[in-house]
Amino acid sequence: MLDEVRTAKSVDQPCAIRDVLDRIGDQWSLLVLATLAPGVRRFSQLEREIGDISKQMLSKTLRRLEQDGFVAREVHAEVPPRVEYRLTALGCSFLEPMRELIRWAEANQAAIQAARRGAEAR
Amino acid sequence: MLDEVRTAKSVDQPCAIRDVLDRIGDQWSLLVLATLAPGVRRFSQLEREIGDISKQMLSKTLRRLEQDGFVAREVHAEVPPRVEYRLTALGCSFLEPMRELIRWAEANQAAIQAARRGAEAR
DNA sequence: GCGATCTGGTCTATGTTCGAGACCGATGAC
DNA sequence: GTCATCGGTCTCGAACATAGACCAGATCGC
Repeated sequence: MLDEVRTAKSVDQPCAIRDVLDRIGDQWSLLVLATLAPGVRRFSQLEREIGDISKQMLSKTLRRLEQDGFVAREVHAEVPPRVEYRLTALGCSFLEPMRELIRWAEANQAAIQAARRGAEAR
Repeated sequence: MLDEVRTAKSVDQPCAIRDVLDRIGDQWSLLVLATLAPGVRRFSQLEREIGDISKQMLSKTLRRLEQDGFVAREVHAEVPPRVEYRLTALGCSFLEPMRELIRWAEANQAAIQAARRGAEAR
């Protein structure tokens, strides 16, 4: 399977994981998805909960996630405006394998930090 | 568990998955790891197999992966120089949950592309 | 001897992306 | 009148990525 990660350049069908990671593998996408996991959120709510994301990146990230079908955006014509974001079925299903990765990250965080400390000591 | 992704900003211990994704979630790291999965590779071999990575980014990516303990680097004092890279145990174990994600990506690629086409049609 | 070639990088110039923060328009609270 | 709320967009400088030139040191063909 990993072969497909490597050999996709010559194939018509672009490599799935490269494609997926190009989108969600950035600084913010995963964080936004995780923040949406518990339920519906408004724009400024996401902004506050994530904390260190700029409006611009939040906006851009949400739009990309929406385009890729991970989140749904619902605008209520009110003043002040109310815009709600929620995970789609695709978005939810994505979080399943992601949870595995998070579990791995938590289990191996210490090892990584140890390696990092060892590297800088060297 | 996903809560920890969101609430880590206030915690002393940095959020594991944010930390991990900051490192391997970039354009190239996963690709390098996948290319190293079958076994030992030399620098220029990685360059050729990946194809569209610049030497600079390959160099930088490998150094970071080495610092984090995902790959091991072995220099042979020969001329021309020979430098070999291989996955460490940590690197191998990381590929396990990653495989899940790749599987998901392959299974849902069509859905994502459909969403994307739908979005641009709109 | 003389140049070309191989290797694993680094350096530089250029282009792309990112974050901080100003700004917007309509409305309600004071 | 004035300020805050909301979901963004715009602009600016800074950070980062990319392509490609360049390097040393030995070996090869001639």
